[in-house]
Amino acid sequence: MKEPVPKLKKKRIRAKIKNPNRVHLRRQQIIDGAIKVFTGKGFHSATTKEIAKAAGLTEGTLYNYVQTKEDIIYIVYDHITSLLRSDLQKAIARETDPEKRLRAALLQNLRSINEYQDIILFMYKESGSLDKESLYSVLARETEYIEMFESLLHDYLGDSVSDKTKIKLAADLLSYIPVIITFRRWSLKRRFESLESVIDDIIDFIFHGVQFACEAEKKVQEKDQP
Amino acid sequence: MKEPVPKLKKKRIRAKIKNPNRVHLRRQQIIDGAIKVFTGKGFHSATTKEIAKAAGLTEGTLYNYVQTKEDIIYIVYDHITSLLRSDLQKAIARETDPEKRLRAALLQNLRSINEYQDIILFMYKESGSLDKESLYSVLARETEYIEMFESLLHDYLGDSVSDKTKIKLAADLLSYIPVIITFRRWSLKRRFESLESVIDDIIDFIFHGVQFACEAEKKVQEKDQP
Amino acid sequence: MKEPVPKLKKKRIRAKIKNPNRVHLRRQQIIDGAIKVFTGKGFHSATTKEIAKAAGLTEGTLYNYVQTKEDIIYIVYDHITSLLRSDLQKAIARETDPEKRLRAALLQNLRSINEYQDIILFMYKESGSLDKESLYSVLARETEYIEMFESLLHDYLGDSVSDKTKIKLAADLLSYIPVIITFRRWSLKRRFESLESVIDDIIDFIFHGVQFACEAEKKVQEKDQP
Amino acid sequence: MKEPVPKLKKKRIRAKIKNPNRVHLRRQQIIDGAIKVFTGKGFHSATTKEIAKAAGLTEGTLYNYVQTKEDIIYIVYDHITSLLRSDLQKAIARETDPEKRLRAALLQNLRSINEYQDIILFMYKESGSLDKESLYSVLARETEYIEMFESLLHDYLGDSVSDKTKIKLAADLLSYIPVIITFRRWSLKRRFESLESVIDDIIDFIFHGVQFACEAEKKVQEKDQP
DNA sequence: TATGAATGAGTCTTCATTCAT
DNA sequence: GATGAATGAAGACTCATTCAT
Repeated sequence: MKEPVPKLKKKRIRAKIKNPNRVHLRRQQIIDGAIKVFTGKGFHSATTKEIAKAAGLTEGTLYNYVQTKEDIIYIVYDHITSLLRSDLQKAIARETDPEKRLRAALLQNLRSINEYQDIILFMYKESGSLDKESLYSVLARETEYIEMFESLLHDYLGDSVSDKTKIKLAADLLSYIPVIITFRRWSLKRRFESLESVIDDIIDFIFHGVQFACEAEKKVQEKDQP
Repeated sequence: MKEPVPKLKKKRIRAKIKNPNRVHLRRQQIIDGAIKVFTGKGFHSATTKEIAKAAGLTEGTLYNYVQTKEDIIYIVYDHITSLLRSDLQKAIARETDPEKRLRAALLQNLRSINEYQDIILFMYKESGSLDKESLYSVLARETEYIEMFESLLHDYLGDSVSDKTKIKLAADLLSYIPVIITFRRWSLKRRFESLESVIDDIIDFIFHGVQFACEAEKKVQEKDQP
Repeated sequence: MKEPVPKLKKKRIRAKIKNPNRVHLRRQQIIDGAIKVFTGKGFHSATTKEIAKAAGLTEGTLYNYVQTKEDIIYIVYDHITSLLRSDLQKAIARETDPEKRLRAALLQNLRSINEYQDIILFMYKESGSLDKESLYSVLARETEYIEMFESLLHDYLGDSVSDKTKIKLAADLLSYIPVIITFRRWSLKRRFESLESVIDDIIDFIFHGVQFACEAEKKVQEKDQP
Repeated sequence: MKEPVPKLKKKRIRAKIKNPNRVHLRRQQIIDGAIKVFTGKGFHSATTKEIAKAAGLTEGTLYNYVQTKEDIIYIVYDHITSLLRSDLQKAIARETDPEKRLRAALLQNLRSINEYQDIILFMYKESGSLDKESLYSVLARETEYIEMFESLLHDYLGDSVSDKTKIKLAADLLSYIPVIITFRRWSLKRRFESLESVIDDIIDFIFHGVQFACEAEKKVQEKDQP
């Protein structure tokens, strides 16, 4: 039950610095700093000076590790999407039962979104600030993520679904719905004390929702056996 | 079954011009022009010059009807949220049966989101560009919108739900999920030919999903009647 | 004996300002200011701030009339090359005798170069700072200028020259040699008190020099008639 | 007929490195690299990083052998002017007849300019990037070079010239005119197939031109012997 | 000696806003 | 009321030079 790591066209960000360890270290600083600034004021309002400072670097040094401000937003996207995928893979690796696997995946997705809510909200909002190549790369990651849910759904619903496009749609919905936690934080917070209960309810909602894919057959069965 | 128009703290945008009709007319031009520009390139990349031009005004005239660029984004939000609410009200006014009302509301929501997808995507993304007062005003509108769904859900699920917070959550989900049409357009387009079928399936999904709110009782009932 | 004004591919410099008179006026200010700064420190060392100030404008206003710093250098080249050509045309318009016309042209060229020596030196040095389109346009002007000398030489030397490429070369030399006034100013100044006498001598030198084009025939004649 | 090497105020470029042989070696590398970069993009657009790389050095090492970027341009000028002088000296050393010596000098000058055209064009253009002391030193070299032609002209024209300032001017012209090969390369290339023929014609032109210095006497003679 | 990472002053350019006409 | 020219603060990015290793 290994999860293969698919090949993605990763955009290559050039650095002026030769030492790869140094580049890795500094880029991590940049990612951390950028996340702080980006989540606070968005991409356009963030200045490279602020980002550098938040990263513990000077402006000049920052530009030794990226070439443009767009590079910064890309490495942030790249970092977070990698994180989400590996978290998800770890979460489902522990389970074998299809339902439990799907449930674990949903839970992990909700927890990740909750944990990284600021930067994830940012990512949903600022995708328009990615250049074409970066966007392509990021969407490929996102597609992979959705396809992981598609695969889990397949194992769960099995043969009870004839129309496979419904599984595809369900996968889209599954990976999308939890983002409500970030987009409606202001609304959810007002209504609920514990986020944990909301998470449980959302999972519940989704498990009910996905039954829509089996409807056709059920209806047929119902008609067949009056 | 009239829907009362609730009082909202509308932000007051000052104009240098006295004649209210003229202000209304010019603001409508500004809204139309701004929507064209904003959906094309976002708030920060849109210049007041471009907006003025798209509105058929000069830069100077634009500033006779708004005071800042932030005013412009606010009147756009104000306009669209009003539109969405009135469209929704019209859609449910025709129905009396609770399920039909809820279904009509969902359908209208999906259709509105589909019709105005560019500007709605913009609004989800650029809420951070609203000043505090504007944001408060916009979120109040949004809350109203969600509460309309809450009310419809209440009528539909009736007494079968004891935990009212689940209805609140369901209302949030109902109004949020259709936005997948804009956020995942790139994904949905690749997978599905007709958006109409997707809309039907999403409604199906939601109707299944909301049953989660009745689950508790059902389970209790099930336990009660073995 | 009219001098036709040939069509040149003039590069079009866009302005944000609509009023053409205003554009013309401001551009003239920019040209004057830029010449002051450019001749003092060259193109690269001149800042747009300095140019704007020397032009009596603010930086922002400067950029209402040009789009880039490169635009500024181009309009300077355009202005001076136009000036040189029209000065030359005026100078030869007064004469009909071929030798006098050629002499008048040479004298005018030397005087122009002397009068505008700073900016002409600048132009010879900074042609590399013109973008491709600008360079093409400027070289076309320069070619025209050389061709005016070619035409004058033709009338002067008449049928005594069989190899027309020699006339072309002579025209290049004629228009080029006077620039020594700018490139060797430091050297000429040390040696001569009055520049007027240098100018006369250079004309003398050139008139002797151009006889090289007739040499072949002369030699033949000499051999024929010993 | 040895040419004495005159004393020049050579600017002293300080190095951090003690070993003179190493300094000489590295400076030669720097000169070679700098010429490649400078001729390609000019002084201002060339970065020290590029120069170092073209020289086969690292940035840090480069600064062990020069102190500033201006030092680099100076050692380039110094190198090339030395080269030109020694080439010229070698060329005339072989000849004794005054006319042949002058002709050999002109030919060598034209050939040198043709051979080193890129860097010579660069030097004519970028003299403004030399600091005062460097410029003084370079102009002293140039003066020497001109004086070599002055001396040759003297031997050639001998007593037929009374006004010695004309010889000085002719020397300036002789050393200057061949540079047309670099400044009007674009024009000459378009008009002429072989540069060799152009070189011959330019020499011809100059030999005719220098006769201007004898004119006065000739005219007097002509008047004396009607 | 050689290396190459760090630095920060400096530059071009944009654009929201104002205001005289 | 409408116009559009003027403004200047702000921001992304470069690069000569230094210095610890």
